[in-house]
Amino acid sequence: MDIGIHLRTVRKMHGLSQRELAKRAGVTNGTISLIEQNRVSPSISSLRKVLAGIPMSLGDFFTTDFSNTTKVFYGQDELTNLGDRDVQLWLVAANRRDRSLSVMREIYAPGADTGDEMLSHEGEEGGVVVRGRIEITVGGSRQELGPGEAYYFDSSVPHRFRNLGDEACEIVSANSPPTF
Amino acid sequence: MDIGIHLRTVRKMHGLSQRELAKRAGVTNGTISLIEQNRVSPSISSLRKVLAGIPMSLGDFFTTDFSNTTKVFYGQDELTNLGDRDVQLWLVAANRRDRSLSVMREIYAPGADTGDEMLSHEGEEGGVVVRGRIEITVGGSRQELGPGEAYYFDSSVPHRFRNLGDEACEIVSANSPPTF
DNA sequence: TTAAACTGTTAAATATCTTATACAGTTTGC
DNA sequence: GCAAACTGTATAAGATATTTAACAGTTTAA
Repeated sequence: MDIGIHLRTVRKMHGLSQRELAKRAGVTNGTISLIEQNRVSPSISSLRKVLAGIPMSLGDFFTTDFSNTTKVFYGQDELTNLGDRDVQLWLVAANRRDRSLSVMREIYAPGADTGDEMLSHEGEEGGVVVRGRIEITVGGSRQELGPGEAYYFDSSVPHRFRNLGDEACEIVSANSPPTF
Repeated sequence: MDIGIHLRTVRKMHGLSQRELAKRAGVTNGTISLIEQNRVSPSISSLRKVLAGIPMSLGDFFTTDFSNTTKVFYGQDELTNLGDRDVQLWLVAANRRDRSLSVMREIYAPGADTGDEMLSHEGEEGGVVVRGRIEITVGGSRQELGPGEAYYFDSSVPHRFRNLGDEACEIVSANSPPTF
């Protein structure tokens, strides 16, 4: 395993610059630059600090495989979990490089909310509600969707997802270019 | 996680001295001593070398938990695999410290052989064949056992296990004091 | 076009880790 | 008892990693 390239991949998957990660991790940006170039072999303590800034455990770091494969089918356990407690987020084919699409399985716990600092990013995204209900706000429009209903919008328009019910809501979504 | 104590535990679980591991790993015994005392935080490259001498991957090292717990029940996936391709070996309660017993589930592939350099170690051991057949040689005695049959002997007497059939053989065994 | 804020890289100084070597204690076998 | 072979530890010298500080290129917004 190539530590440097792997760290670079992990960092970029989380949308962080070397300096931003360095600040969160409590190391200097130069350290991260040197590690990613494999010009040094970091000490466990500093790699641990760096990963804490992502955040990711050493175990996850050394067991996650982003190497490009020709894998086509993925079991539930083979999806990469990127979310938190309230919003679970499984990325399909996370290991594949240069994807043009991020396809995700998302589960919003009751009360889950992506926040009132509305999301906004490059590209377009769409999805279908599989289970439960979810309130989606896109720009000035707001709508509550249920199973079988769907959405599609320009990601640069500020948007927000909220589960107002008391049942988990499952969505299958996709965006391009890939957020992750 | 305490890297030093963890490495020491892993090393001892595999019955290696600091010097023996150092030789296999291509580092000096002093390095291992310092790491185990947490007086240094090893570089990834040297930790990788050290683990290669065990052998164990960085991923396994950082995901294996030997911390003492009060765990009582273990699923199949919660057993610690210590064997190789031919002789699979799952240790029960590997995480528990100061066990007085090693209980194991072992599966011998067809043709598997613990080798003609007969095993010999401190303590006593016994087991029951669960599936398949296995030839066991203990000292001057040799016997082929099948399902429901069992063995028990003094581990210091040289012994050998061979699966002569073309079906895998599964054994549940125990030894004391613990080999692992 | 420009400045400001960002991106990643680099060289020298500093801090840390690894080795070489020695030490003291324990175990093994005669 | 004794020597030989082992155990883990400690220290100074050498090798390597990390920081500091500067550099050049890109992006953003006025």
